[in-house]
Formats: sequence, structure tokens, C-alpha cells
Amino acid sequence: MTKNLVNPNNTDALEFIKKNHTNKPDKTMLILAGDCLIDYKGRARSLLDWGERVIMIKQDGTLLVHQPEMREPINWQPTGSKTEFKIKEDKLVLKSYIKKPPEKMKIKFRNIKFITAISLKDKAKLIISGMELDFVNQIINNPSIIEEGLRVVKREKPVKSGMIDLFCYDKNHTPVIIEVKRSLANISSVHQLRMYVKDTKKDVDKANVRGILCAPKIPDMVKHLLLDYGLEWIEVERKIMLPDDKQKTLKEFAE
Amino acid sequence: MTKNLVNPNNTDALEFIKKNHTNKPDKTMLILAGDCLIDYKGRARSLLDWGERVIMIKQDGTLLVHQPEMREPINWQPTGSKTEFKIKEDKLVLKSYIKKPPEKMKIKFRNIKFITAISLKDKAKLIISGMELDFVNQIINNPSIIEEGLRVVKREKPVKSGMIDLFCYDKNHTPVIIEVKRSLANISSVHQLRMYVKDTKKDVDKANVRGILCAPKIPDMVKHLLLDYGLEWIEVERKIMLPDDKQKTLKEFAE
DNA sequence: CCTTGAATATCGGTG
DNA sequence: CACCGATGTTCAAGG
Repeated sequence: MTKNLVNPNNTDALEFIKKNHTNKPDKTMLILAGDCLIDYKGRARSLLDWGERVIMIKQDGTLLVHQPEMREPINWQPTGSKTEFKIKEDKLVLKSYIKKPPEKMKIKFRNIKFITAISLKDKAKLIISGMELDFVNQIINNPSIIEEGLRVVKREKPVKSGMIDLFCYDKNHTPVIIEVKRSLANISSVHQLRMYVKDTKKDVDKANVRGILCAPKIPDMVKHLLLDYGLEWIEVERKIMLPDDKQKTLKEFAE
Repeated sequence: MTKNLVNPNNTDALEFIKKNHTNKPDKTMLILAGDCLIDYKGRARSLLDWGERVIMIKQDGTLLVHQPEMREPINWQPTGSKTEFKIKEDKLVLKSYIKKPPEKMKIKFRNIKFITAISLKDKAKLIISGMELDFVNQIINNPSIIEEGLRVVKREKPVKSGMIDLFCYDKNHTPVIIEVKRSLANISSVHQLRMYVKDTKKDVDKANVRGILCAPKIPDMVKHLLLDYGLEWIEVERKIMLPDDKQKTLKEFAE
């Protein structure tokens, strides 16, 4: 089902919408573009002056307002919002609202360029690789990336001041705390690591506990701070691989 | 300019695109929907199986792939990407790529539901209120929210381990460090605050420096940690207001 | 250019 | 339901 209306007047637009869109999970999306003014109030408050945008109302009630540039919607309503249309003072007005969190948006149109109603079926889930978990797994599967003789004892070990990514022992049986960052390491990761080492010293009652910050990239500033605190670091490259059973699909896709 | 094509075959689709879309900043957006398969490789790697989605190519090269639910695009390409279309093995194929950061995406269609080409003009900027800065201003304008006799001396004071949101003195001339969070405070804000207090004790050479965590909401766990470290907290409600000169526009907008 | 931190963050997982 | 942490975060601001 795909229906389309180009440059409609208000009355035709409203009629088209009433006919092709409801708030029931009716599996119909609405995409429209036009010159509009937008007022939002909820967790924050905003006002967007007249301009031409694309508005997408998804099948779950999500509403997106997209300007002609940038990745992010300039305004939006979250999943579960309800949408209402009416004509007021000769203008098409859209209202979207949701109770939790309380948020409402009002869009007033003075011109509509097109409206499309469409029903989409998509149950596919994204298969993705290259996230922090994969990075941690990469280390668990091959601790020698960090250093020879390292033994990973526990992942996600809770201590007083937070959660240790990897709790290990080195070849001399000294406890080693590893804090993993999948991208740029920052000062706050140093503070975290420092706290974890301190907590662990108390927990295991040992004076010697090592702390290693592991990331693909560590700025000099952060390295200096690590040195100050007697901590270590290692820069490890991240591997990006999809599971083997997907390799076939990928090959089929190849250029 | 708004052009539309419903349920086209590959050849017609490609012809329509060639005619209405280029990689020059030509002020033409493309919105299309169809059954497709998506491969992405860049900072991560992903594969999305066949399904019906909406694809939006913005005037700055941004590409968004939207499934029929959820706010976030399931796949995307950043601002500045280039898009190419061709027909391969009787299927329409879209390729988008960008050099920095290196990212590419390939979308293969086995069916196209519609294509819309549209040119949008929008120079409006969002006027927004209710962000962290507003929250900090709220405290500066009325420090008694925190406590009577508090005097704010500096906003954004740099210390060794980071940046202090508000540096103050209380009515007894004791330094007070305030860390502000506009929403939920977490453990990491406690660590920050603790470091700032420690740094400040050294800087001003005083044994007594107070630290206050200020947020609309602070979980019990965080409060316990603050107590442990001899730090304080205060839960303050956030006010959300647009500037006075916008109030008129808002009134005009009112229901 | 790099680095930092906010966001109407969103979203999934866990207890 | 509250809370926590990751994100191909994105984005803007500041050095």
C-alpha cells in the first residue's frame, strides 16, 4: 500500500490523512513535507521558526522532523506518541503527545508539498560487529594481546566504586585490573581505573595491584596522568569482523 | 519542486534518480522506500537482512535508513557522503561512501515502493531551553536554591583533574565545589566531584573544602557513595523557560 | 585540527 | 520500574 498526494490544499490533505492514518498500530507510516512552525514542550522547551521540513510519523508513533541537512532530527517525539490532525484558522495543524515522559509537539503548516502514506514490513535485526563487547571478547580470547602469561579471572567484577571490566592475574600472580575503552580513552577512565585499583587493594589486602587502561587510542595527556598515578596502558587495535555464518551473505553482496 | 514516482521498475527508478539527484550540493533531497538488503563497513561492520525501509538522502549527503519503528535510523551515512546509483543483476543498487572517517554502505533493492525528489529551504535555527547551561544559570541567578549565604565565585574553573562547574564560598568563607547534572546523577559524577575537592584542597591549601552534587534526581546508591566520601548533595527542580522575546510567538501558537 | 562534554540523547539489559 | 552503560553515538564549542 503506497498512496501519495502532491501539493494538496488543507482540506484534501486532512481528508487524505484521515483516510490513511490512525493512532492504532495500523501499520501505516506517514511522510510529509511542507512549510511549518514547530513548538515543543517536554523534557525541554523549543521553538522552530517557519521553514520547509520533512516529517515522518512511524508505525509506533515516533515522530521525526528532518531539516534538509544533518543526521539528527531537529525535533521529534518518542515511541508511543499519539498524533492528531485538524484544520485551524485555515491551516493544517499536527499535534503529537505522549504521557510518559510528558511531551507534546505542535506543528502548524502554511503549505504542504506532499504526503505519502505507506505500509512497511520489516522484521530484520541488525547484525553488527565492532562494539565494546566484541573488543572485550577479543581480549578474553587472546589475553596475550595485553601481555604474556595474563589470566582473565572475571569479567564485570563489581567493586565499591563501580564495575571492573576485566579482573586478571599476571604471571607473578599479581592482580591486574583492566579498563577497556572501545574508542578514545579519556581522563575520566583514568579516575575510574584508579578507584578500582584502590578498592581492589582493600578487597584482596594486597599492596600491589596493577591497573591497565586498554584502548585503541590514548591521548598523551591521559598517558601522563596514568604515569602520575602509577598506572599502565596499552593501545590495542580493534578488529571488526562479522560472525562466520554471515560471511557467505557478505560474499554474495561483494562488488 | 516536488516529483514523485510510485512502484517504479528499476529502469524508471534509475532514470528518475539520474534526472533529479546529483552529488553536487544541488538542494535536492531524495526519499525512497523499498525492500532492500544493507551492508555497512566503517567504524563498525553491519549487515541488515531483507526488509522494507524508508531511505532519506539529505541535501548535504547524509543518508538515513529508517525501519517502520523506533526513533533511530537502523543504518546511516554521515554528512558529506556521496551517493551513487546503478543497476546490477537486474537490481537497483545504492552506494554511499565518505573518506573521512572511511565509511561505505551498499543498499540492494529488490522492490521499490516510491521515490520522491524534493527541494527544501529551511534556514531556521532551533530556540531551545532546559539544557545544562540553563540549569547552571538558574543556580547562579539564585544561589539560595542551594543554601543561604552561598556566593558563586567562578563558573567553569579548571583544576588538575578537570573542570569545576561552580566554585563558591559559603557563609563561613569555606570553599564549596558544586557539580551540576541536569538529569540523573551517577557514580562517575561522584568521582569527579571528589577529585575536584581534593585538587581544590591542594590549590587553596585548606583542609576544609565542601563538595555538593546538584541534580534533579540522585539515586540512593549515589547518595551512599557521597556520604562515604564526606560529600553533600541537593536535589533541585529544573525550570524550563524560553527567553521573554519568544513568549509572544508562543502565545500566538497557543491552543 | 584534536579533544571534551551535553543531549528532549536513545536504547537495551539487568535486578 | 529504576538504573546503568554503550553508541558506527552526533553535535557544538573551545583550545
